[in-house]
Amino acid sequence: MPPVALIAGPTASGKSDLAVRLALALSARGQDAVVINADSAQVYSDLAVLSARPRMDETRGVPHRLFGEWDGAAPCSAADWAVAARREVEQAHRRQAVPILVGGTGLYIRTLLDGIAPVPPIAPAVRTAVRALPVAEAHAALAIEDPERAAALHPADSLRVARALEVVRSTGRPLAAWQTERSGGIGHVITLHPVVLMPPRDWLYERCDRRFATMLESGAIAEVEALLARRLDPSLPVMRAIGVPEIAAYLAGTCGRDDARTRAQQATRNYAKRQATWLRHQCPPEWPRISTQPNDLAACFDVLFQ
RNA sequence: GCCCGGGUAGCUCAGUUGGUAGAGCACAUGACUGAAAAUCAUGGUGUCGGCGGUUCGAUUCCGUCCCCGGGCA
Repeated sequence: MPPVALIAGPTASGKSDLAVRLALALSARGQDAVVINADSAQVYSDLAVLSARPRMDETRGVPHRLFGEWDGAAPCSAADWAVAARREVEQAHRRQAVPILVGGTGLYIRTLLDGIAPVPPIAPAVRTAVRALPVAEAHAALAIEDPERAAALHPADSLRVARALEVVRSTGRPLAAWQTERSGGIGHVITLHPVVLMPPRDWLYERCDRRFATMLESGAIAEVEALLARRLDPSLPVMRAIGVPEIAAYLAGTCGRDDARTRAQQATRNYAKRQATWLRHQCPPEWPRISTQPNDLAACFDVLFQ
């Protein structure tokens, strides 16, 4: 069975291009490969430009999977993605092809490899009720219903507080009980060749800025117009993707184009920083880190091919 | 030239009835188990425009100069 390659890195680090070049290098050796997306925004069909999804000409004939396969109206959870990714990996292996996972969403990758607590789906009514609560109230409720988790979480951490609360309420078991178990991971049945891109901060930030400016010139505005026309729930992940709120504000006349650009560039840089922190500390220490600029690919190839 | 307003952190600004200062953002660091491009936490940021004066002590009061707005000529 072929190994699984993994290229993890922050946004704008050049990982998609690296994945294609790796696939081409493999095929030159007579080895087929498939690029599988591990990015939580590139998953949505509504976000081609803004998520920097590889264009047809950039894929250079290499098969790409899980890009733009979710409709923006249907949120894709880490577990949802992992189920699909697992299927793609199996399918590639059936054809003796090397799956190349590329992405910056650490939680997705971790879920695929290590599995996740088998919490059943939350009752929609419970979810709606819990998410409507102000954080303070939700935390107070959690302190009663799941004191252990409440103590572990910062009271202002709205999302985690809500998650913990909806889990106890919907399943009758605290999150920690569920988390003693993990299911669905494929890490133990595959041979993983991972690489973590950790480019210099200055270089990365500059690329973040340049990238968003280019998006604005390449249809990002029309993309947001089309998305807004769908009138989706603003709390949906597609609606919160970097650049969507900023361009929406510009279209609404709330801010100027330059202002929107500056704010989205800022958001991109902040995001890149968070990803870098996640990847540095959450990825297993034995995964090789490449801190040279990914333009120089030799080091990455060495690690991935070894 | 005159009048008014302003010059405090990288940015936008608050403040000190005289005891050398603080918010947001940026930045840095970190957390992360099912919407993660999310959600949070922690932490420095400084000749308080320059020079004089008064004072035990001035970023604060006074004088003067410089710079930036706006107005009048």
